[in-house]
Amino acid sequence: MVAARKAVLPSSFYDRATLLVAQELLGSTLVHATPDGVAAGMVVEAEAYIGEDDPACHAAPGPTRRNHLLYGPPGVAYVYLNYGIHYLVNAVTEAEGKPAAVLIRALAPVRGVELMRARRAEAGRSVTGRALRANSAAVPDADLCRGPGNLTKALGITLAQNGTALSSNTLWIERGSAPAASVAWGPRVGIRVGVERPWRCWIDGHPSVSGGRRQL
DNA sequence: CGTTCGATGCACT
DNA sequence: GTGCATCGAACGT
Repeated sequence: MVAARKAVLPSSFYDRATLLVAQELLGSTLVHATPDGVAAGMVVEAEAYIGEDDPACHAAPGPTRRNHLLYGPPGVAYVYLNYGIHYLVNAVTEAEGKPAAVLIRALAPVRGVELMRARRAEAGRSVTGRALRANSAAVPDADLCRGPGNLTKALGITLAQNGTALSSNTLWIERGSAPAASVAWGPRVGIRVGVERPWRCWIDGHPSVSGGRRQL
């Protein structure tokens, strides 16, 4: 069974100003097809990381082995492991040679909810390493892909997808849109530098938006 | 309610 | 050796 691939965003979509790409990704659908099945979610929260001048961007130190994909052609997935625990997925934007990307921070589950639930429950241990509670049934659907680490786990995205074109047969994004009136912008969350740049956007009031932990 | 803090692996200095 | 674009359990009000 092959998933229907309708209106897949082409690489030219990403070859534009990163803030514009971030906003237009809201309402689109990220799809990951694996042998286990298809899981998909609508983007409801994203953050822009733009250039070596952005202290929070991975390109801030200049080109390295880790971040070189940011300098490459737009429309590919940049995945990396942070805190040794969570994978984060970005869409590389802007022309080749200009390092920038959009971090996908939260999705609203669209397809493969049971698969997402199974993936969230697996990997055994809780994050703290303590014994598992028998609570795995309690996660609401809206929370399955809430947060950048959670969504990669729910979709089964790992370093194996690093560098994959976002118009590939296994990983892609389908065009969609969010009502302009529902889009909100504010400071990025979860970072220690570059907090002053209001480069995070989300669908206001959507239950799957993470919003980060510490609001102020 | 609120805030703190441990787990965890890899890139980088 | 240090520091993260995180998460959620475990505390303290």
